[in-house]
Amino acid sequence: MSQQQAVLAVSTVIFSLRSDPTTGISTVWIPVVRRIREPHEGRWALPGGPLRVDDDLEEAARSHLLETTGLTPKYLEQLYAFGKVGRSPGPRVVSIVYWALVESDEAARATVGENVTWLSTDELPELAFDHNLIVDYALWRLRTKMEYSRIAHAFLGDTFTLAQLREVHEAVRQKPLDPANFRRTIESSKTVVPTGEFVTGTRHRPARLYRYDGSIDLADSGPLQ
Amino acid sequence: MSQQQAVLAVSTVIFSLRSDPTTGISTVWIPVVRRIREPHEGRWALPGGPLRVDDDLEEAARSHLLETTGLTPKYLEQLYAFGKVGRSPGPRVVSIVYWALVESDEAARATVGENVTWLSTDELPELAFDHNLIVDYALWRLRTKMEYSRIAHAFLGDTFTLAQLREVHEAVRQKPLDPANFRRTIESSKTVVPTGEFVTGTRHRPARLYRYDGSIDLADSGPLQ
DNA sequence: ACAAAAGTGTTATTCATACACCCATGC
DNA sequence: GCATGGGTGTATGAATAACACTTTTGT
Repeated sequence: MSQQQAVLAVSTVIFSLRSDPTTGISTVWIPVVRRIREPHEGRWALPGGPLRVDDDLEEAARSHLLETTGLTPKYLEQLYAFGKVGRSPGPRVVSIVYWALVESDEAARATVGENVTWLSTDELPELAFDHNLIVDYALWRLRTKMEYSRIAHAFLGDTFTLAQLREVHEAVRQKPLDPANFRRTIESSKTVVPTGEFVTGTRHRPARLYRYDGSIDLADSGPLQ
Repeated sequence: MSQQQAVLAVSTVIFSLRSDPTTGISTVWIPVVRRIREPHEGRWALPGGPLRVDDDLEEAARSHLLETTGLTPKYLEQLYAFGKVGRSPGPRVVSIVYWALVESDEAARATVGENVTWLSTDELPELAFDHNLIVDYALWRLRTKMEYSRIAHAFLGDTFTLAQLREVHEAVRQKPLDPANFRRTIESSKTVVPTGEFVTGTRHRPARLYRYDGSIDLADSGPLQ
């Protein structure tokens, strides 16, 4: 039943951090939508849909993100075009996939309806189509990019403590980092400036608040902007 | 005059090294094809064309590469999907672009006809569509990836001297490298094994020949293969 | 006082870089 | 012999990592 042209779709892997209510440890979560028709009816799938002919690709990713979560991403990047013949039953579909980071505080307040839920990437069920592969690849990119760029800030608000920034790295990279060395690494990177304020109310020494130096891009994408 | 669906195309940036006949310095070259119809008739463009509905994306990139140059790439990777509305006059076109590396010796023997030529990336003319941006981005990826992967081997034959391998790095990274340090870096990486043979006939000490350890991928692409 | 996390100091180790020098060949 | 690039040795400084220690708060 092949037709003349392949169908173009845009999907997005949206990452946010959530802390486990019992252990308090942050992990990576994604929103998914329930498929309300065949194929894969009932299964969870990445937010997305067919590309309208007048929409830019990134535009389309942004609007699907807004529609399903009510959120605006603090970081958005193209991931990959998945186009294997047979990856979807029926007509040929080529999906251009984006990945996005949203602020964790906002994500907690995000829309959750009958057909939208957040899942932990630690224990994903079987998703629709090849979406498990897509999420795995997006996670791999998130983890490798976390090591050499400054995307961690996209999970945080305007101001943050170094402990919070470290927590982001630990959640994504899945290993503890030495607080002392982490502090020095960040400080010497010059990407962060102290606000002069402190967080009080904790039962220990108040932590200094920092702000991200907005004149620096979160990641170097070369000639693309 | 927009139609219902965007048109899907696949193009490829094909890299090879050529040494300047006068200076003897290697630089990066790409093959381009002349457009024989509007839009941009007469301009040079990247090899590519519309995606046939039964072709896999990578498959399509491979066959365009074979058709225009008669070559098989030693490395092929998806670069990016370019889809900005208005990047091509007429119907909306989304191009999924691959980049490829071909062995330099073979490339010298590659097909060159009336409508195909090789251009130095050092002095590119104005290409059709947004292909200058695409080449710039591909070059950026090539250069950054050269620093942390082993793709340099894709430019070389089965056996090579460390001087040849170093020449590849120097050509792409556009700066001289210390032969002594380069040697140690490569040797400690364990990606290369001496064949036991030497290159004689030079007017200096014979250079040891090496072979790439085929059990290691040229680049780590994570969960994708 | 004590716990807990913020923040500083110190040292060992690995890695990058620069460069002096010896080796083996063709001429 | 000399020129040329192949190949080895070694010193220096920077980046990374491990961990002891001091500071400042709440209870």
